Amino acid sequence: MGDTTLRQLTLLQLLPRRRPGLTTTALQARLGDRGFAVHLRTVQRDLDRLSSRFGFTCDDGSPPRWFWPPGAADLSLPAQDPFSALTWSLIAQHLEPLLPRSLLREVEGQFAAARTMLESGGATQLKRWQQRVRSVPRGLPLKAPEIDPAVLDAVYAALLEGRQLQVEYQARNSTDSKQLRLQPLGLVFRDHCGYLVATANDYTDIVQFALHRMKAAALLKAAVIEPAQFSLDEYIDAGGFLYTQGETLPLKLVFDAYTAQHLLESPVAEDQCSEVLSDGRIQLTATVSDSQQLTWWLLGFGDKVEVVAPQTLRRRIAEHANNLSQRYAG
Amino acid sequence: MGDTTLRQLTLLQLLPRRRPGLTTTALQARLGDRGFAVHLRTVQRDLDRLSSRFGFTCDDGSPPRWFWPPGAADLSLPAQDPFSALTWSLIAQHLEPLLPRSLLREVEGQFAAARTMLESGGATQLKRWQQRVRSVPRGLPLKAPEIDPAVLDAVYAALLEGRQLQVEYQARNSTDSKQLRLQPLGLVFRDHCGYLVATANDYTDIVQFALHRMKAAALLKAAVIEPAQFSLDEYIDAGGFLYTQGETLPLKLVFDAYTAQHLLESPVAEDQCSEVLSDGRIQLTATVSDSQQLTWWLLGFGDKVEVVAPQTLRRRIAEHANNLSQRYAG
DNA sequence: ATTTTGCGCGACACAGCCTGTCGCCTTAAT
DNA sequence: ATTAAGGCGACAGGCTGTGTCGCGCAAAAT
Repeated sequence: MGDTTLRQLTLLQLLPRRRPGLTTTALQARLGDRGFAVHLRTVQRDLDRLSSRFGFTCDDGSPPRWFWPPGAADLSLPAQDPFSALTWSLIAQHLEPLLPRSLLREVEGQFAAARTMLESGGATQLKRWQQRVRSVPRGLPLKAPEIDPAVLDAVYAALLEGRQLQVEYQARNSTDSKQLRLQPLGLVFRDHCGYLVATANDYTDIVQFALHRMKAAALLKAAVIEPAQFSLDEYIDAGGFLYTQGETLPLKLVFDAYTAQHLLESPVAEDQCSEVLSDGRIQLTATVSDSQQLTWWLLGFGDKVEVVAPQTLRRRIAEHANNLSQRYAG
Repeated sequence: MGDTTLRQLTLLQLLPRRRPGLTTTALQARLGDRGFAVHLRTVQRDLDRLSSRFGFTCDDGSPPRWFWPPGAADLSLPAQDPFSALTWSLIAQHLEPLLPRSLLREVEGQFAAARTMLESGGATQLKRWQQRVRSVPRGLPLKAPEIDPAVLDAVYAALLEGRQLQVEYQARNSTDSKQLRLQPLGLVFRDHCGYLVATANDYTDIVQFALHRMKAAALLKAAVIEPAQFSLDEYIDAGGFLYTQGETLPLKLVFDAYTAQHLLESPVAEDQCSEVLSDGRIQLTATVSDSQQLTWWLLGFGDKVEVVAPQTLRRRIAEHANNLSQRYAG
């Protein structure tokens, strides 16, 4: 029957991705849970045989614990094909400047598999593909601050297991770091910076702690004590990340004909409409929610856009413009 | 031996991800290439047994062709663990508003696997995770224009196989579409729009064709005729995507104390330095290359930043400011 | 229309592998 | 020192996986 193959495959899936691994006894138990009642000896034999073929190992403790070494050949079913590999290659290019290396490390295997796929077509294919697909980033390529992999591990573990976290944190405007006991409530990535939303020590106010400013982090045994009815979404919406999704605005903008082209292709809202004015410029109406991003986005166009309505927004932009021109006039 | 398991796993990998599948004979041949010399009957038996367990199928032609149905359970080795699943969940959130659905479809399996992983810990875990990790997008969430999956397939195939492409293209400023014969040279994603870089019909100039404006696309048999020494990177650098990486500028900026905080965390360049001025504002120096993005980025800060040097850039920003304030003054 | 070829599929038999079992030994814990 | 856990070699037997053959169907070739 196919039982053997299926069991061995299950065993491969059961193998954890990092230290410390699992003992044969633990693996046997889990196989049992999945309906493969099999003797310990069989598990040992499977492990022995499969390890040489698939490149996983055990530490040399006693009893030994088995795990996949970092960077073990990544294999997926269904396998990568050229199409999906192309897409992964695009995604990798897109993500690479945006995410901290520690995060990318977790998913590197997938990208590596895609690369292998594209290379496998022969040397010419490889060069062809490295050179023929590009992702051009939208914004200015800022440098993502590095996050200590050990810190990331601890933060992940704390969140997943709902436990408290002891961190050595270097506050934004001080050179020395201090020890904090955190109650992790959520994890938010904004741009390329990761923030742990948490309360500290015995305070009750909710604060953000940038991952890249944690010098060290250790998991505590105590369970997280959460404020009643905490909701991460509400926290974010309440302005926790300068991402105020305020009330919706009926927007009316007038663009350069040239600049407007982009907007017509990727609308800012479902209800976006546009019309050509007599002077050749293009007027665009849409309903969007007010936010810091909106201001930022409008300012980015410089003199290529005029905000006609709503008045409040028009005044806000006008004020920026006045301040700016005065500053440069001096 | 472990031969059986290994062969069956290889067989699973050999199965293509989409129609038309492969016949047993073809699969037998490929297994042979990889050192598994087995009888056709064995392949048939394997396929039969594995298909029920793994959920792939064959069409009902004669001979039948085997393939993974779309959305088949994605399985990877080493398997997802909670840590990598968390990362994938973040990446999925990040990518979701940025990429066209047709692209995401290709990689959906991976995200689905991560979701399954996070859910598998029990119902409470699921809710916990859906609510505790967020990616807050950087820019204004524009709507990614949809790309016809069939078009994407054809474009991918043309690029991978180096063949010409017949497309029905709706030009930017016209309502009717026309037939074009393209020589695909490269694929570029800028923001969330995909562009095929190509020459059309018998012209020799290199043009961009937005994927979402292709109403239909068909692969031709003829091979691509490339301009001599074409290089996608050179094309992009030459300004093909308003992404001019011009000469490098020694930048000197003065920020609001508050606004500068962000910059200090994720520097714009390796050599970025900052110092606090007597009036409390923060001066930042860095070497960056001149580009459209730079201007856009600087303008986005509005009156929160003053460009001190270089002069050319200062003038450029000042001009924007003047134009703007005049426009709003009227 | 007939022939021919390809191949799916059921049946059968046998080689050989996979598995359970036992025993010895090492290692860690009490 | 004693005990328990478990790694590992060895062995035997049941049973599964594999090769082989033949029939029949369907598509392609003549």
